[in-house]
Amino acid sequence: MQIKLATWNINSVRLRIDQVLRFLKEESPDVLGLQEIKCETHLFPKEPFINAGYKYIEVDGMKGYHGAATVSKLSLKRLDTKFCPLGHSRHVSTLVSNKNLSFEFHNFYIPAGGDIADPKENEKFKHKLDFIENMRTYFSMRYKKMPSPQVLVGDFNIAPHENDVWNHKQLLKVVSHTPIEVSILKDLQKAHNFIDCSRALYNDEDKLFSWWSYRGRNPLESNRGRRLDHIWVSSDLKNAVESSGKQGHIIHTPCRIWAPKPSDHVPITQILNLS
DNA sequence: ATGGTAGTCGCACTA
Repeated sequence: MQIKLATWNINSVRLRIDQVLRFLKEESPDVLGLQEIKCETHLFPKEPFINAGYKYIEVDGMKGYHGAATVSKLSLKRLDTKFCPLGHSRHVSTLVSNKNLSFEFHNFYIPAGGDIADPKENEKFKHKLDFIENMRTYFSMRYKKMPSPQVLVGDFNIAPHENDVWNHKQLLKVVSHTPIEVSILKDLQKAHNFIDCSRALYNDEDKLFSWWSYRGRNPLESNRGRRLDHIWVSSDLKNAVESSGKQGHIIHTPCRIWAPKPSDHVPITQILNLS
């Protein structure tokens, strides 16, 4: 059997509900992690998702900023997690299951980290590093107790690889691609042998972007993008990812210009081939 | 080197 996962930083779920519904109709993922929903939990527009077949909904929202939500065709059970040192709404952890399978789906919106890549000078950058450190601690604990398959998705706000940015040299000092945050993200990845699906399925030489700034007129033509959005899986899902092949992993680039007011991020989908 | 845009709690903040 196949499971289709998706992640998308939507930058206001209420403003772009029609775009989300269109994406769900066209791609039919089983589980979708949304970030930057920008609404309080009780204001999340549940009805349109339920009507589209996504009746399992878990939301972590706050006023104005941030926020994450996971919507699913398969049953979701909320897991009690805490990653954000400041208590922001930035993650939803769930156990996804049906009669044949179960896996954990962790949906993250890692802090962007401000402009200065120094935790002593910039508390937002410190917050970003601390958030990732909390992720590492959590998965250390979790792995000892419960070796169920894990999926980590979301806007990680880090482009770890040289070809995850349009110009490696020029972005080395730009938060999202600085050595210190890349190294901390890689520590988390290595500590648990998480597989970064985009890089597992594409060549290192391929430029891969999931985000293009709003500050610029023709984002896809100038193509100054970064790969800030990720789908990671635990090593027990390695074969499920690799056997689905390159066509099983899609970065939906056209969504950056498919509608008058798009998100600055595009969705990513990943098929798990569990047969 | 700077500034550019977008969204919300809209004249300030986050990204």
